[in-house]
Amino acid sequence: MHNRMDTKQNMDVRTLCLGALMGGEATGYEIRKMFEDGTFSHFQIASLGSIYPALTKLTQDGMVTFVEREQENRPDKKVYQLTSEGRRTFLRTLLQTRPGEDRYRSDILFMLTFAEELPIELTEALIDEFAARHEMMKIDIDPDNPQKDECPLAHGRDEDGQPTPGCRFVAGLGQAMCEATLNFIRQNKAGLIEELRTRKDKKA
Amino acid sequence: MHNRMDTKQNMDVRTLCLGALMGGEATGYEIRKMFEDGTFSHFQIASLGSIYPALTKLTQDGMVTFVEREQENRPDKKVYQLTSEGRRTFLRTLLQTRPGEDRYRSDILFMLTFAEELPIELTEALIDEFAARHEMMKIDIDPDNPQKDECPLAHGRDEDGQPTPGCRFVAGLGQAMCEATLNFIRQNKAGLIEELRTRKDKKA
DNA sequence: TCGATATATATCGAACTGATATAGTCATTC
DNA sequence: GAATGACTATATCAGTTCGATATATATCGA
Repeated sequence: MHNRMDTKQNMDVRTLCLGALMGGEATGYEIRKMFEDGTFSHFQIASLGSIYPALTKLTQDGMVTFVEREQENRPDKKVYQLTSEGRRTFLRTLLQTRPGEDRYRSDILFMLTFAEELPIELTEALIDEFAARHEMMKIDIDPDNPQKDECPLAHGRDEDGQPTPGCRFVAGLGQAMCEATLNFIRQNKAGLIEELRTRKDKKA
Repeated sequence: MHNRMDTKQNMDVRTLCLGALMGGEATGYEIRKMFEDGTFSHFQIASLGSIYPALTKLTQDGMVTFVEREQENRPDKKVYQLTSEGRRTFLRTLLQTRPGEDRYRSDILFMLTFAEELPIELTEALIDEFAARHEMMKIDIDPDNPQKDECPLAHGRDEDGQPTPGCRFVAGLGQAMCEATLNFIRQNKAGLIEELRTRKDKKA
């Protein structure tokens, strides 16, 4: 395996897959869901186009094994599982890795930067969209009462089905950030719109 | 140019470069700085390896022009500037684009998810690192009193050198998020550590 | 019955990052 | 006084990853 030691790069998809499998067996499709809707969806990204090759590579390296499971009226599954070496390697990686920088990427905020050049209705719509997304995210994050009926993969949960302390902490942090975002918008949206309107009048 | 209309993809580097040049002329190197340390650094990403090809392409398409400027005791510069078509194209893109999803990527939060499997000192160090980074970011963001002596590029500022309302709003939002993160950590770190210790004792 | 959505794997072009090469200046440190 | 690292500046490229697409099947609602 690669030795990242004290570099500052972000985690690669192979490592992310190992982490996803720490919660138990899963298919490539289910791993993607963890990054799309599930446990990791709010702070990590991985697409199918990188997950499948990663699983192939991990199998070759002896980090995971898989059983092909036939399904009625469904395509076959490959259910992957960590090997003990895979588990050890993942934990060693966590110990040795200087975690990469957080990266936040937002088209909306980028666009809002140019608010003065935009029609005010668009600016308002962008802010509303931003708020709506965070409102949804806040609900979505809650690990305790997930209305997402039966999550197929119980990752981030211990034997009792309870979220682990780590997961709960991360989820709480995410919610706090959403809350802060929504509060800020509530308190500052009107002021921004007003200022933009004043400036536009002055120009005209 | 590409017509993204109502797709949900994130903005490509060409569009980001046009946006960077909205604030005035700049070299490729200076544009990178806007994404590394400057105006856009907290919510957009672009590396030199994509900026230079993007500028070449934009020149071919008539969106930007450049003047080669010789410097004493320094390599030559290519100072880029928007053409009126580039400016129009950028604003049209903003009007027609459904902004891509926000993406947040954090190795630290991913690692904290596995707190139960880690030595408690590491968990604590990760949280401290997370807090330190946000503390720095909070200071870094402030557009009003930038201790970063003389920003070379006055983007996000109007004729008077004041930050534009849009920039100020986005910066305020960023600070609010940092603040919320720091508050959450202050209020929940000790509890998490304690819970982890209790669990570890139970197992032993 | 048509289209949409979901399960499931696989592949590939296009885009982008991170590293490196080149080249010169400046400040610090040993 | 020499080496080291940091800064300005452009350019290129290997490797990684995304997003789209193909394939196959089933279900559900309009």
